[in-house]
Amino acid sequence: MSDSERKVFQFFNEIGIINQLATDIFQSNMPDGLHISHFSVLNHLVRLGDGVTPLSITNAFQVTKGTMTNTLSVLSKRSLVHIAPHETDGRSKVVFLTDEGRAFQKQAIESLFPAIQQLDEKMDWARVVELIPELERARKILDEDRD
Amino acid sequence: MSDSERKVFQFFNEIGIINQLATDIFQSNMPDGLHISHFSVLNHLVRLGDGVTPLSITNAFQVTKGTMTNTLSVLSKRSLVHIAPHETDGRSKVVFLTDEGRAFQKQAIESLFPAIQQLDEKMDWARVVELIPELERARKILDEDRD
DNA sequence: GACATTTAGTTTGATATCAAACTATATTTA
DNA sequence: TAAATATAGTTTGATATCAAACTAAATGTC
Repeated sequence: MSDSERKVFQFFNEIGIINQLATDIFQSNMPDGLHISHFSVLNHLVRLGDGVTPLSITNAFQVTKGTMTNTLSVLSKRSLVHIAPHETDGRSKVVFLTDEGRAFQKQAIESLFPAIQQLDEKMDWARVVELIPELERARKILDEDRD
Repeated sequence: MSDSERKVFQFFNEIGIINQLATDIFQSNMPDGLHISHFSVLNHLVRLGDGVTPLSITNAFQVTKGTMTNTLSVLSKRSLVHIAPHETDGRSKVVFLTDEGRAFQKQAIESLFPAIQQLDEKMDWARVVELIPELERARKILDEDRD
């Protein structure tokens, strides 16, 4: 294995570890025993707008359709989203946030602040934030590259 | 939400997406239908040495003991590791790589090269690699911070 | 030395996820 | 327009993971 290949592995390894640590922090701060996947969908709907199809959410998160069926059914059972038939396409559906769903998203974000605050004292966010553009670039290439 | 808080979320978001894309690439190149978790344990044993306890591996990967019991039992069933009683501690065990285990790790790494090669044409690894030290720093702080 | 506590690993029950088969509706083609 | 193909979503069966209860051995305390 060449030196540059080793570095590539090292890069993905660091990414993986950071992701796991961050995921743990996020997960342990999720209210009502919900999973990050549920929060992520709500967050997606808040930020990019609701009234979209399950398939569009599926594509945004790169999960299987079956996974999204399951995620949305949990959100629906908890009345965090409302799922209606699609107006013009009989095969499809449309997902809306409920008031509870919006409230949950807000609450979840707020409940993360203490953890971030705590990290803030140790971490030099200014330097970390500088990495974002390069990470974005890498992400876009990886993203394009998948079939 | 303040601007800097937004950036923190954005940072973790990019990390999460890159992780997922990279995980998908890795997973789809795993031989014999094994999971990344299995490869990771073998890789850990190759790099840091075998003859260690399940608990030490558990700690290295930050998973539950039950998860590691399951992972090791899969590896053991496939004869990729050999698990022996601990010499001096009756509660404990010791995990060794088998020849097949070493071969599998090598093969798995080699099977990843084409995918990385393909990425190589598009991605400026030199710039990406420059991020590693800062990522390492962030990772260490996150790591210390967990209880 | 007996009892309490800690530690290493397993088991159990739940859930998120995946791949692949399936259903129902749209669209394309002939 | 009838038949073939594609698309949206669900279902099924498998697996990785987790949290929490459990077992057995080691260590600490009285």
